[in-house]
Amino acid sequence: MSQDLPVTSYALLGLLTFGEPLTGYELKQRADRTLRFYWVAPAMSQVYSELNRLHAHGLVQKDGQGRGTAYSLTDRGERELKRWLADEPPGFPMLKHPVALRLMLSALVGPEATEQMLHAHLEAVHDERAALEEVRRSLEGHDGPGEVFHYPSMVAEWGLSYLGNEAQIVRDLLERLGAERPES
Amino acid sequence: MSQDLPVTSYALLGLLTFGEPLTGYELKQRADRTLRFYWVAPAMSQVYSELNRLHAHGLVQKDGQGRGTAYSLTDRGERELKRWLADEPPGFPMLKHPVALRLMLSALVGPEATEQMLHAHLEAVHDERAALEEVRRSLEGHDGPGEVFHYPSMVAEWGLSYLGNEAQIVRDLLERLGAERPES
DNA sequence: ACAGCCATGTAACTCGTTACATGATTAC
DNA sequence: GTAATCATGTAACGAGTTACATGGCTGT
Repeated sequence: MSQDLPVTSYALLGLLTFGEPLTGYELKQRADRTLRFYWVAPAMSQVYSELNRLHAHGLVQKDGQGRGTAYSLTDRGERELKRWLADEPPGFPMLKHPVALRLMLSALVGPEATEQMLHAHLEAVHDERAALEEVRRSLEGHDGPGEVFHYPSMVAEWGLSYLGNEAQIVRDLLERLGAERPES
Repeated sequence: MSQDLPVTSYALLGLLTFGEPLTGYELKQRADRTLRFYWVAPAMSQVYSELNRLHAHGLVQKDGQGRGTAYSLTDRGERELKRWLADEPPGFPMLKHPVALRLMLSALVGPEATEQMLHAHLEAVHDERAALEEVRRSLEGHDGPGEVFHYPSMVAEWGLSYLGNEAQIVRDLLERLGAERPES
């Protein structure tokens, strides 16, 4: 029946399984706040077109009252989401790491520029970590076994672990680069 | 002058800065072997079209003898690569993690399926790690300061650290899930 | 001789982005 | 009243994928 949709569609559909119906605008905010750490933050325009597609497939319904059009899962949507989770193999994570890419080429720019880049990255990692820690805190109180945010809290911790490790390895690399520098 | 190319173009261009000229086919192999760990493994057809574009921009030249057409950096290409490294800010890494995404939705499938997924992921991480360790080993002997693979070896270690941490956090999550399960 | 790898592309398509456009509501 | 935020789209484009097509060379 319904051909497999892109993963991002299921991701957005999944965001509708928590709590109340959301407008496209709110859904975008959720994605920016949480989904972006382990998937993507789709553009506003894509959120709306995905919602239209999900609606065309009967996976979401428009709950039309209030400010704007709020969307919620249909029974069909929930079934399809479960089917997808059960049937489709996840595949391996994909990391697009522009800093690592540039580090590979650092011979072309020299150690000073490299260290500067790594310092800047380290700061960015800290900021990102702070943002995710706030998300993690916001889930407290509903993160016990059987509660709504049980699994989401695990995902948040996964992300925190990733960012913590990222900070650590960058610090290690910086130390190593510093040690290699000739005394001046 | 030359508008900024996509990052993947510079990544492929960068692979040509090590050692001898490469054919499109060989370049694809390099990308599959190394670049895929922190950027992407572009499709065969994309490698060829990127090479054509780079050639059209005068950033690579065809070294036509031997089996097939080998490509190497031009002076212009090296200058452009350096310019790009110096001028364009790297941006933050993007992680697309289908396992984390599914973990977020695990309430829909229950703990058994979740544990199974995490076990499978853990194995995949081990395989990936083994592949990257082999790459790391292949760089030994040329990874000292000032040598060709100095920076690439750092990138490999970065990746190994990432995969090691990934394995650890998944083991922790599995333990946590196991502890939550009612005695049966 | 046949399988498998080396080698190079074209065509069709989809995902996702940026830019553009519009208007309503809310806060100050 | 005017700026910011809420709200929803369309259009054009580009990056990257899969499927298709072709042919030479190599080992057995």
